[in-house]
Amino acid sequence: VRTLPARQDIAREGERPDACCVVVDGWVCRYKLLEDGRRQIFSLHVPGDTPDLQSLHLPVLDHSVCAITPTIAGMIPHESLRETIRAFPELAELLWRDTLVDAGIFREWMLGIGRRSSEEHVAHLICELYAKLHAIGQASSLQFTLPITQIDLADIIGVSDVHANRIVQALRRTGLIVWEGRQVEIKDWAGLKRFGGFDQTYLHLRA
Amino acid sequence: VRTLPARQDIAREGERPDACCVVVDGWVCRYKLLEDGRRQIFSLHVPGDTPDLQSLHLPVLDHSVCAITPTIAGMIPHESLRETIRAFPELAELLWRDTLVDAGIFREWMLGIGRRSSEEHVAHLICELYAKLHAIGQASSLQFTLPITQIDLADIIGVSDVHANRIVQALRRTGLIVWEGRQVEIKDWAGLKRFGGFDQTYLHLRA
DNA sequence: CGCTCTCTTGATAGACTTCAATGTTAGTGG
DNA sequence: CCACTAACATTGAAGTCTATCAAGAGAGCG
Repeated sequence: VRTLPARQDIAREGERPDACCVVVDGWVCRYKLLEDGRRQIFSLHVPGDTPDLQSLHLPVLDHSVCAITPTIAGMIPHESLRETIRAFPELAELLWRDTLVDAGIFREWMLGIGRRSSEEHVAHLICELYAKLHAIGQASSLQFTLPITQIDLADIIGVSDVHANRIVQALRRTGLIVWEGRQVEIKDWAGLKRFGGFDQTYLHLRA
Repeated sequence: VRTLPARQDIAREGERPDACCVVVDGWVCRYKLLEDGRRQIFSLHVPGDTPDLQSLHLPVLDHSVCAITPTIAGMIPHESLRETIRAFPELAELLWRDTLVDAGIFREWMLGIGRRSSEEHVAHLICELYAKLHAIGQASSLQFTLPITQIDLADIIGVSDVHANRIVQALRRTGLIVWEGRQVEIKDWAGLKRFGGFDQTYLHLRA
């Protein structure tokens, strides 16, 4: 188990990890950088997620993993994981499925970055996070804690931080959400879903 | 085995396929649509690729698969695939790995859509396709056939078709590539890689 | 208290979309 | 062989979206 302060990398692009991490507490993201510092975040992870399962089969990490909040991460050595899979072969299928859902979310995010307007994209993101948190019992009554800065948000939706701020303000003005500090409250779930074009099929949640 | 004309869907979002497809001949893409018709393409596939392996574990398809050129596709029933995996358990790991590389390419494309300039993005795409085709012996001497229209290109990089045309023209003017009709020739591989910020680590090619 | 990080605002420049029109090419049927 | 059509590529102009630069306000922290 590793305890990390906010904004600290858990693993870096180019490394050859010998363990997968499980988020025990806190929020984690994965990102890539361009040479001049431009950053794209392509996933957010909450407790229970395994952000870098792929390192089990892809030796070199092609992206970085970073703690957004102070985080407790469980590190599972690849060797233990492989042993456990040998003992319980059904587990491999579950883990494989987990990485497939991960990829499904990537696809939806590509659609968001490439084809949704910035406002639709943020609305969609809020819907996605609420749906995920709700599914694991971490959110109810249409509100949740979203511990990312507007700079993080900008790097998620692929715009500048100044513009991200204006998008958030525009969304507030719609009245669909209240987003103050690190708290988000959805005022009109049906309206937000319609506005963001949200359909949770791609999350592949099971009953 | 199915034979498909160009522009025909092989599978559609929302379906529950009972087979995975292998591209035998032709080019295939995967995409998602928004309600108003905006389209995002998030992968291109060449012969030998298995574009929808994930359907083995995710029953409902969250995107569509489409033939770009006239295509021959091998359909492998999930049941046969599962049997084969039971007989040769090492196969599961290889297929899993394949889906992980797929996701790695998604990540790189997200970086491209979100953070690269359009010109860098197209240059990067050319590098990626050449690297992939070269790795499977489908391209040599820095040229290859790229059977996509500029409309497809626009839906890959997330811009309008008019703008995609202007980006291609700008790229031609750099002299790094010659792209006429369906033929692409890389005139300066090192220069194109530098311009597009291409580093093939994310393709996870093995010697 | 001073520092840093984040959020916010305004102004200006640049990137990109949209609309509209035209050129080009390949295929189709007479 | 030619007229006709459809798909694709290209161009220009106008307008919208987004980035960049610059500055200031507020909150948290040592």
